[in-house]
Amino acid sequence: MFKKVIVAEDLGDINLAIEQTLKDLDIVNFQHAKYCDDAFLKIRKAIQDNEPYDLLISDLSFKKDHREVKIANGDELIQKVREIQPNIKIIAYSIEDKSLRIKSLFDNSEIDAFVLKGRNSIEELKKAIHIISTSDQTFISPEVASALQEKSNYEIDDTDIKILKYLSDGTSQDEIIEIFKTSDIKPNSKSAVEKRLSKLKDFFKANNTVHLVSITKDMGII
Amino acid sequence: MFKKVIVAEDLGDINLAIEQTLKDLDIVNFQHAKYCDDAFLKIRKAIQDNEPYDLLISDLSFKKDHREVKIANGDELIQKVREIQPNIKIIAYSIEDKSLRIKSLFDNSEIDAFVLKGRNSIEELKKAIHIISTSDQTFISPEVASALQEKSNYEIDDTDIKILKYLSDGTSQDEIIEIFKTSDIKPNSKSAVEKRLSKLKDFFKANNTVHLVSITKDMGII
DNA sequence: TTATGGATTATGGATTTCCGTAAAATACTG
DNA sequence: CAGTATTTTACGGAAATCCATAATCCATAA
Repeated sequence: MFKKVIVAEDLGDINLAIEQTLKDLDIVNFQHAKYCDDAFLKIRKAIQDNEPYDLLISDLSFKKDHREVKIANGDELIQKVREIQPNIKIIAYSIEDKSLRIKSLFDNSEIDAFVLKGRNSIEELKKAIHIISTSDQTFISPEVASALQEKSNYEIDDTDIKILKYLSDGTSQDEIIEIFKTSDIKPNSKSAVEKRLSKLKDFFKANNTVHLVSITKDMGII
Repeated sequence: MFKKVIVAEDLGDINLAIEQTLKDLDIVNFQHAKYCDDAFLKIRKAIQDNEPYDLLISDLSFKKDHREVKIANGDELIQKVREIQPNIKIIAYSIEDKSLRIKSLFDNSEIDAFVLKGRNSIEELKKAIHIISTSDQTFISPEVASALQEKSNYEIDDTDIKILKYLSDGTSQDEIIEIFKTSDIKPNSKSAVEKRLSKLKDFFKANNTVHLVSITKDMGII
């Protein structure tokens, strides 16, 4: 079982519940961080002190408030923690149920478990902790398990997402092309952007651009 | 202080925290409901038994699962509870920070308090309970207090929202006009719809239709 | 070098959206 | 009822997009 745990979670209520859960599991050496930045600093310090954490439980979305932060969400935190401590076990604990995001966490950040916050998620969290503490298996909440089976969206790259973001931001296609040209992004011709848009519409089964942006927003891609 | 309280909240974690909060306030007679339907039935039964609740604390968004439900979210629950028990005090406890929705809760459902879930919301919840138990004042979390000052968006009516929803659903303007004509919705000419869209774009400072849908989605209007 | 295939870019026309103006219908007022 | 104001509808040209095809570039291999 884990000896030293850190929880990154902004909601006070949920921190309370996680605290209780960890106590139930006889884990007494744990700390909270209500901001990603704080969590990262603590993890880095623990490494330097040669007393690293062996488990990170992290939420994905964090409320913005007056405080200025470097790491704005759990995805980034997880990514950065993986870099400085590759062997730490990571549980993402979130209400997020968009399959693309979940899949990306397993694929890109190699999280060990994804627990979906819900009516009985405390039990699931316990289960996840058990499984990943005793083996190298991964755990995922059954409601979203299908996310991992999704056929990979290899067709969508960074430029596509950039285009989608600009579009949802009110930029016209012509303006996007201009921006791409001035900032030296590779495909920057009118027809190249049009072709990509056409592919995206095809991929997401969107009738038109408005629909496309609406769908990708819903999916949490942009 | 309140004698009998019901909490409508699906997340197990938060239920745990609210439970603790109520105990801290020496409120021992309280019940949870993880579904809006259950909450409504309990409230109705309590009225029939002549032992009505005097406080409802309700979340706004509830996860969908296998179970089929009549009341899908907290907004509807609050509305229906107000109808059958006008004198009950209601606290909306939610992570929702869209000012339009919050304003609508105060205006249309006459909630007594809105507490924004956040890093220290437990304390705010206690404060809200105190204030509304001893007076007819309302309470709103300071982070979103500005929501009540928002100038009313009188310009946006039901038809506008319908148009926006159709648009985000991939329907073209021409198709929308067809739909309006076949279902006898008042303004159903090409130019009428165009004018409305133009007004909406003006109102929301949107550059184009894609932008407009993106903005209104973010605001929670559609 | 030349040929080949893939990716990028260019072109042009069909369709849709955008936006202003004007006509028609409706409501409101004295 | 006439006259004015407001809303709804009609029209048309400009702009943007959609979409198919053709031309160009470029790396690799014969």
